[in-house]
Amino acid sequence: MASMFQKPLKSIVRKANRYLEGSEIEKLLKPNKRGEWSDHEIQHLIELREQRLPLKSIGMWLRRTSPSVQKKLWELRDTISGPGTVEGPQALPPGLQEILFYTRLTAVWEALLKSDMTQTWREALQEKSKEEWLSIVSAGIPQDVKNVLGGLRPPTWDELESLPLIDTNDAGMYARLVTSRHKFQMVTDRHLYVGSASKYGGGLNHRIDEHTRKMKRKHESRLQSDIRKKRLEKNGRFITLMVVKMDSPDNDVVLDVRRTVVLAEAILTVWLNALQDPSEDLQSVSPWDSQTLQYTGWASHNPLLVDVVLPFDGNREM
DNA sequence: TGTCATGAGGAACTATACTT
DNA sequence: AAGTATAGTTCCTCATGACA
Repeated sequence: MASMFQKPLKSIVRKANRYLEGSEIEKLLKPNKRGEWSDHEIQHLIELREQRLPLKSIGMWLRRTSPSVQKKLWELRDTISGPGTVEGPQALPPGLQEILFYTRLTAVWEALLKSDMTQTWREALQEKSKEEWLSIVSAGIPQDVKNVLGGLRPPTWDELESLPLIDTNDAGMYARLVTSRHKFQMVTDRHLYVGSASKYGGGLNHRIDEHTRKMKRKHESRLQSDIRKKRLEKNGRFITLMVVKMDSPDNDVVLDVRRTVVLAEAILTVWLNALQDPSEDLQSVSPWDSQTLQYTGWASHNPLLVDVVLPFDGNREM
């Protein structure tokens, strides 16, 4: 709700401040409140914080100063920082985690087949059997990622952070763990961004370089500009979710790898709850209750709604 | 002239130590 | 516990100058 006022309010105040040469427009508005915070105020405060408004803006809404907003939030940190680790063992009897992994992989695949996708994708997926597709996808996923995906409860943020980034020029999938600049994080502050890379010769390394290099606004990646606009911490760590060998620049090979990687991207995006506005069916195959996730999923788009492009027709995103 | 890199200065934002 | 002052960062904007 408040987010739609965020920009106008902020920029209007800034402009007005400039126009009035620092006479502080806020003083022309209602004076700040003082005294104890009511329950209603606190609830409103939490809502605003969930939208990741700057403390200053929150202060303007609540008519409090930003340090006092900050302080109140700090006191509330235990109540509002996301779900803690869910009780229960994550380590399962040997074999069970694998069974869970394959069961879920199959379930997500089935759900994807029933969901919207482009005609080209539908045809491409028919070129191989379900078993072939799934074993190729599965082969590319490192064991520690499989363990996470096959877990009884969703991975904790720490578990995600401990997954390694593999240094490779092969194709594959990555995730970036992005947080807000706050000292304590709410679920809405922690983002798991899922993406894929399949450029021949550069693969994952190239993609990660694109995301981390210092860039002019005009050239920055979509992820970089989103991070900037959302005022998130820009040095979020990358982890590797999948690696697929890309050993030939041959068009057929590249296309095949690219399809594999993008299919895997679709699967893991759904699995990790990173698809925005998923259909009911896709939502339901995500193995964990979204209330128990310690992060907010994030992906640029539903991969199967965009056709895979060949190396020579404008593949800047790959 | 347009574009690109650089960096100074200051605004914006959060954290922390202090006061009432 | 509420509020204030200020320190520590990061980010944005704009001026400057090199280069094609």
